[in-house]
Amino acid sequence: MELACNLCQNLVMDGQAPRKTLPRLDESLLIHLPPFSRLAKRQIRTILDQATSRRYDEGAAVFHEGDPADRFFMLLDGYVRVIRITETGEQVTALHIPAGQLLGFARAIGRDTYPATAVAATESIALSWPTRLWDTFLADYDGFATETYKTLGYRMGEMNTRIVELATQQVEQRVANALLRLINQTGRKVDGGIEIDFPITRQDLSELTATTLHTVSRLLSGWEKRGLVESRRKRIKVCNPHALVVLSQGQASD
Amino acid sequence: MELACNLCQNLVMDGQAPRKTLPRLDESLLIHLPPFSRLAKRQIRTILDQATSRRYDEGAAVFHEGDPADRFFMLLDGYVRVIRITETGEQVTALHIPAGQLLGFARAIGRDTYPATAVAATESIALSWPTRLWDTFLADYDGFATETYKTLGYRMGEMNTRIVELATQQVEQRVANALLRLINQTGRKVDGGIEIDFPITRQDLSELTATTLHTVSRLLSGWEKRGLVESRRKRIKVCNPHALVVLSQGQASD
DNA sequence: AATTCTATTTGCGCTGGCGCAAAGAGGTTT
DNA sequence: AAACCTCTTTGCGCCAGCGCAAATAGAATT
Repeated sequence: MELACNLCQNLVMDGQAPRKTLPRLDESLLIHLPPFSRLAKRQIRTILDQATSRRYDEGAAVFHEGDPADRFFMLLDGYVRVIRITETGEQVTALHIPAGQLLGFARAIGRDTYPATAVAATESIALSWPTRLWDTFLADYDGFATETYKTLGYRMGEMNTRIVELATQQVEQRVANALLRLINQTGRKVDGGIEIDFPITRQDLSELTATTLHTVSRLLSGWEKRGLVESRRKRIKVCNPHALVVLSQGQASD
Repeated sequence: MELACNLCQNLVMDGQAPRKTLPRLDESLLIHLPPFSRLAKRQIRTILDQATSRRYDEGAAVFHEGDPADRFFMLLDGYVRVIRITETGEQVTALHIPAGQLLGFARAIGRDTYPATAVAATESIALSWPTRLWDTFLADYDGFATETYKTLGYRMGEMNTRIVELATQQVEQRVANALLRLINQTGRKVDGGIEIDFPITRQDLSELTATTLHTVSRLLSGWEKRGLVESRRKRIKVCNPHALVVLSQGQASD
């Protein structure tokens, strides 16, 4: 289920400018992605011709909470972090979205502004379409509706899980769970373990688990001493997922 | 936006048996509810003829997490609490649903089991239909899709808010917020304030705010001394909403 | 009226994890 | 290579709020 990234090559070459439609978007960009997989080549062509593609630097916002939801997106490469910011300026990360998923489809849930801010967790590429096309997509493209609502359901499940975790678990369990979820969803097998596929700081992890960067740092240090994880600056590798599972569920193993 | 409860009278008379379709469901039951409000009388008739109505005692489950989602529901009267139960047996309340809303429409988000358990917070009445009719409703009834997805969006917003609250606020603020939300959504004006329209214990409130019944009790006692609320067994009345708003957002006064 | 059950209140001690502070360490720019 | 910046680590003290325990108070049942 990996994205053929060489397809994106020409997009990446585009450089940092927020550029509009490119010479030629290849149909194979979309053909394997669930929302579009049932469509004929001609339909894909139409869809691509209406799309705008753009590259986002690490940390760049794809859209902002509260902005009018005038476009919806398909993430082609990279990872996006969905965050909310409180009145007091604290950030809370709601979700990570991997390549191959739709995002910013506020329209699907009857909203006309984005409910949260989306930030590229790593250099990313996304296609986008004007929101007015949303209903067309839904009506005209077989399987599109079903798939997007599945995505919606999945994200609701994720949110629910986070609520339950925040409500019932200790910090150590929450961080362990977050780490496990990250390697499941965005993990990359490397020598000696599984590494999170994008740069992630202690601060980021703390925003994902409702704690402080200090506590996350202490936990990771402890785990590293016990050989559960290895970490460098902005990189975390899980060496012993099973031990983490134990931590995430049960009592502290000491 | 109140439900004409006399319409339900004959249903209530039905007693406690889990009964099937009743002699005659009146069309005015649905005509004013958003998902159906655009429909012709004949359509409503068809919908009602396919519906099963049932009364739920306080505390009775409408459906259980994990069960096959073979029916979807419209709450006609009462309130339903949506809860999840952790492996360790703790309950977490996700949401309260007031009369007039759909629930259990797992199908809409591509699921075939219920993602949570729904329990009647007070004696309640709901219509239900077999899930296989869902797609028919969506396709045939104008405005139905839009409305249900609005509901979905609203609930996602609620969940998001809870996540942010749990992640960033102190217990006192969370309880104040929960109380405010409850009186906004399900409040009933009574002498000297606004009362939550269904029986709710300290325990319930603690499951809604991720704390313990003890802490909730202490907070309510304190607030009662200061005249912000009045409470009896299973009943809470908010006398000074504004002061609660202050508590819910800012620093503890005093 | 007595019993039982559920809901609420309150006291007290303990601790997980936050806040503060300061020092290291790895990267990047000049 | 020096200066700067961001990220990480670690120590220490404190306190919000939990856990435990026990008393009280309404409702419901007998």
